Amino acid sequence: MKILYMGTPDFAVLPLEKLIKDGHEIVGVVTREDKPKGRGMKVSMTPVKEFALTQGLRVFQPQSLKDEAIMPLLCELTPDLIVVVAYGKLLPRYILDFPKYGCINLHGSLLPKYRGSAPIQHAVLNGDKITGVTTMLMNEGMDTGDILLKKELVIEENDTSESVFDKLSAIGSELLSETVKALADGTVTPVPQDESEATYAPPIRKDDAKISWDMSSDKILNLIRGSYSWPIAYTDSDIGRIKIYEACMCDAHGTPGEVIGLNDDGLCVATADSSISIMRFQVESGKRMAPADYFRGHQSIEGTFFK
RNA sequence: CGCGGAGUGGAGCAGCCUGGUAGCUCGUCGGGCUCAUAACCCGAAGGUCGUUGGUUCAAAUCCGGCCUCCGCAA
Repeated sequence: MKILYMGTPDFAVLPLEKLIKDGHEIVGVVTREDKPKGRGMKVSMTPVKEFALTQGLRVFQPQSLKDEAIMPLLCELTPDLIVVVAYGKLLPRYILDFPKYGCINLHGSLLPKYRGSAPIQHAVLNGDKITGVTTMLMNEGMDTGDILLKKELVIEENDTSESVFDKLSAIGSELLSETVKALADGTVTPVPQDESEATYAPPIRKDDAKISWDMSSDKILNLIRGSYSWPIAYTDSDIGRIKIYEACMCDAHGTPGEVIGLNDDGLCVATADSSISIMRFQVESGKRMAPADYFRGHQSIEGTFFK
């Protein structure tokens, strides 16, 4: 099948690789524009572009899809199917209608739950035990198309957004592969989503990762797991802003935000209902390390407050 | 040229401003104390001070280039 692939981040790399392995002809890859980013504002390619180039695929980076901007491109490539995985833009009608088999999307949640751009993080942030991937036939709304196939994934206690990303990317690739095959064989029936069950997962902002110590330990641990590996949960303290990479439950008590002290697990800090032990953290300009290591060379902050 | 911080035995840091014997806490190894110990006491090993040029009688320290890591901002 002649496929036009549209995707941008890491999550979309494995699915593309799978389609290639399945023997489909990838007539082109559409990805977001290169942008300056990171320290030094260096211009960098999207992960999908980087991979596509190693495969010798044609890469397109239109600024906009509106006003039939890529109509000439579609006419040239004549894809039978357009596959969209975390591309980052809604597709206008003229694109949706173009391919014989339509446009399908791989989404990182069990739709209609968590429509939108950050489904995986929200599942972890909310402490969900189950999530999954869904393929659907796209329409003009945001993840509102008819569902084709789904696959579930159990979120483990020690999973982070990053680890769930990796797992969903892998099983999503399989699901996408099956979906394309089923579409070609005509063995799948699109099922409309139950609108009453729909929830949304808006983009994560950096501010969302700030810890409020008057939350319960559970919620704070979910925030830490869900914010890994971006943007990373943080708190402000007497020694500057601290990023918290890993923490666990602790049963000491104190005023919320109070630094109780070092224990076997790490640095214990009081929460609303108990406390958590920070196992790995990072202060500004410092390396990521265990609190016990850090405090070998720095003054104790026992008794101070995180805020 | 977006702003800023950092690189010193295995780990975390001090020393740099005001050049002149390599320092602290921990770990490691050996010994001692102890019923015993992650505790305590004694001792030891381990560092071309990121790299490269320069200034100087003398550079971890002052000056320039480069490499690597990190915070902010995007």
